[in-house]
Amino acid sequence: MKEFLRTKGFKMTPQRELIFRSFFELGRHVSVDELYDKVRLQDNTVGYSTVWRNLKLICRVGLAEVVNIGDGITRYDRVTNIPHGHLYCLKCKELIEFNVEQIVGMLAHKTSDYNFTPENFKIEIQGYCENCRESEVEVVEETKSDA
Amino acid sequence: MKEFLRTKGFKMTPQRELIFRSFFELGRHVSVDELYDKVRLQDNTVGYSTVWRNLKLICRVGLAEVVNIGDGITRYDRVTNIPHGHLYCLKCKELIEFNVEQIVGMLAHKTSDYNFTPENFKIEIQGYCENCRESEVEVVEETKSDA
DNA sequence: ATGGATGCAAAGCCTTTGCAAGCTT
DNA sequence: AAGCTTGCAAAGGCTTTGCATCCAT
Repeated sequence: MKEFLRTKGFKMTPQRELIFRSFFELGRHVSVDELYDKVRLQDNTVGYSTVWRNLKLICRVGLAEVVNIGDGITRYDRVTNIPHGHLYCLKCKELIEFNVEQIVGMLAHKTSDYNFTPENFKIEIQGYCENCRESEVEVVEETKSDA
Repeated sequence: MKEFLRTKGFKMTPQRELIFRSFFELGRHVSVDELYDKVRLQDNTVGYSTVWRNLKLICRVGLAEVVNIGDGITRYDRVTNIPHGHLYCLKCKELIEFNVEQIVGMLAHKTSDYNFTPENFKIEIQGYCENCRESEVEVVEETKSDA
């Protein structure tokens, strides 16, 4: 990893190593705060912006990418060989991954109709997971307080 | 429209009418600022938060939905019968729509494997449009200033 | 008259940045 | 030594909210 970073012009530091390691240990859909908390457990001197900057670095070198489901929290997802989309439960806010290998293939083909060169695909389906399905009706009638 | 809103418990006001009309005139991928600017051209007394709140209302009653491409600008897209995805050019930031009717059908089918009940689909492909394709190489080597 | 709607200003929140000091190479 | 990194604090930028007032029903 150190070597990998150096070839890209970045240095390795103890903080960076801790942050990188923590990120990959956490796995998927990691938010800055989650990562920050985990990192601080092992070294409570690490600054928030350091975590934040390294998260961006991880993206920059292609090891993660942003997942933005629009709930105000930016998550970072490890890049894998198998493309996956996200099923986002509107009730319990759970994020489930699902394979989109075939779909991506078709999408890639489809973009050629538009003379578009795809770099990456983001597929997100909002709905209700198995457990929340029955109660989905309740959600429709939310508070009407502020428009 | 006035009737439609009333059935949902909302009132119609001059500002609201102007905002709604402006939104639908603007068409697709409208940001709060864009809408605000357009509205102010016709009535420079309308407040920013009024525009903002009404944009949320338009979403709430199901006439629009959020498009979040992660560039920090929340856009609102009119809901149509034909599902569409977005091709986002990483260079010129252009947002191109494309039909995803078939894709959505397949995705809907696929979610059943996960016992997931889909409500809406968001498909976004980042890449380079026809015009920016040649120069995409330049983009890779950005400034290395801050991680 | 009642309760939603509006405007303004002020908070909130998460994301970025400026800078001086510290480390890695 | 040179330049990337770090921490802290402060600034940004967009989103929300409090509140008194106004208006639609």
